[in-house]
Amino acid sequence: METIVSVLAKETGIEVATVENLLEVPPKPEMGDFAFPCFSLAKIHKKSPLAIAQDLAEKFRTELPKGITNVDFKGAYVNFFTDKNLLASQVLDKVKDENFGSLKLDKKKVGIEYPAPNTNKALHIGHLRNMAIGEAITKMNENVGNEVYHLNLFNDRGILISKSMIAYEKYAKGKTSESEGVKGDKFVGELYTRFSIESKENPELEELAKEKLRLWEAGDIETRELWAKMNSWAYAGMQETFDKFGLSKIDKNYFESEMYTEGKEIVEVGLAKGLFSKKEDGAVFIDLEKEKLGEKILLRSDGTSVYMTQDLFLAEQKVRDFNLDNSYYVVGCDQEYHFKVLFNILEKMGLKKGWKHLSYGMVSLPSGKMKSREGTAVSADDLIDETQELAAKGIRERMSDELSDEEIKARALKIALAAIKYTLLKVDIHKGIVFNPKEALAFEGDTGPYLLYSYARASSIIRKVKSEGEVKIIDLKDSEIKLLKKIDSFEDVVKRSYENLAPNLIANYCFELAQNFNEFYHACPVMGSDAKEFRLKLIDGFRVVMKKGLGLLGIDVIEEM
RNA sequence: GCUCUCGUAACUCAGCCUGGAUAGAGUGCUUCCCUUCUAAGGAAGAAGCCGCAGGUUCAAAUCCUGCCGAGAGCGCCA
Repeated sequence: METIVSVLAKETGIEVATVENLLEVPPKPEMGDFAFPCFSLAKIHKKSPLAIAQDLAEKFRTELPKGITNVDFKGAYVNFFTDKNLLASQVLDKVKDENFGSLKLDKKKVGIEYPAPNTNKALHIGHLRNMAIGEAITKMNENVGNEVYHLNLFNDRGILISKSMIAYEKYAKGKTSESEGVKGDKFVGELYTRFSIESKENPELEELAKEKLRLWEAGDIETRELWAKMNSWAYAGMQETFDKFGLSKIDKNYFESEMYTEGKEIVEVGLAKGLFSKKEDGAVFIDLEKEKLGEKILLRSDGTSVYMTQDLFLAEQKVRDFNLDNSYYVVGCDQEYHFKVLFNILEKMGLKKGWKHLSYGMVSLPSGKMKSREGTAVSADDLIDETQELAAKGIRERMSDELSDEEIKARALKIALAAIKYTLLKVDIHKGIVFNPKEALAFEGDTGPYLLYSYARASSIIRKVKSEGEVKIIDLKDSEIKLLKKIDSFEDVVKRSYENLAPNLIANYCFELAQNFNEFYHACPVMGSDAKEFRLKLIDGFRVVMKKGLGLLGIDVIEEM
């Protein structure tokens, strides 16, 4: 490719970098492997771009550049055909390395905050999207050389958990998560929902909750004990879900209860620097009118800190704890304003880091918005369990050998998680997702299981067909060339998805890769073929890339399904 | 009212960053393919004012402006 670029540059008088930029891939492979558009030359040469294309094509055809087997023109494009055997041997060479696709692009310390749940309710599908994104971004960062710290914040205090506490005292006193045989976070979450329902009839409950919060803040022993107990149930339950989902190790948990009074020193510094101002009643605020963000309160008139103050504190704390270069937050798009203000203040305070809010669209249901308050949120556990059961049913219907229940369950879980994670990651993270259970539970077409299936088929061939003899590349078929080109483009996708922090690019790539493989699978039998050795190597290459790609999405492959 | 995000086939979405050749998938629908490596698969077909209107350009789904529609946000809540 390098040679053709320089030859083109010399021939057209355009700079090498510009030529590289202009080159593109034709819409159909039979048109060529890459093309040079001549529109921009028309003005310079005062000739029609079509004529220029023709001239160039003829010139190149008389003396074919290295690695080029044919040159043609169509409209204003000069189309080049590359040597496919050369491509094949280059690709096989690349994928020999198990680390194909791991790039050394950066060397930063990156902190990623997710999933940061509230402890008053069980995890729902919104959290699953959060975790899927967090995991993918983590893997993508590690893959290019960054050191990633997984940071989590438990929103473990405030009016919400106080409501659950009131409901506990009123309707569940003496019961425990264990005694009821209910998963801890679910147990607490149901109390929260109960509170919301009951308080509609009995508005005085709201007052009780506020009183509970005051008692908590005053350090009332009984209140603190109940609070600690309920949170411990929530943590235990959530940890179970984290583990099942495959959440990577959390390097540090932060607790809102331990920092809700913090951040005042930062406010003092900001005041001294003249960044913040004081109102008549003593409240401190920052004027962000210029940035179109309005006025933001940082300290209440009674001197207590607000959410923003705490987050300023936590932001600095995290940077201190891990010496971070970049600090990312995986949080829903409903917090965009908050993070804009937060980062703006941090920058003004002189803390210039790679702050980023990885803002994702809300997950809603066909029936509308999910509300934990009304108990309409799709439970993360239920979704995983149901999908797993469905996958297990599929395995039982298909399996040829006897499998232990344990093996079936383990495979079914991987298939279920692939289905769920892929559904959540294949869409642009900014877009809202309408979660349709029927589609999420589908295992055919553009789904996670389709990807796993392709991989398992490839593995099956490797298991069954023995390699013997030399690799010979002869007479490549279209489906083989397509697959080779797709594999060859993997590193570009890895790079682009990292630069844009867009996991969906990898997800889409994996799907196309699987499609290309399945086409090849049907068109090119391995057993008994003259190209057997080459195809085995190609299949191996496909497996390396698919495994790597799915790994970046936090999805495990399985060898059989 | 203001700010941000989104609007592509009946449905769900790629493509937009970095403008180029007849706009791609999946689902659903109509056919066909399991005596060779897993049919959770493959092949073929029907299905598009790329929200609308302007602008920039040799060239716009892609860039810019306005409008319409959907979602989110605009607390001394978290």
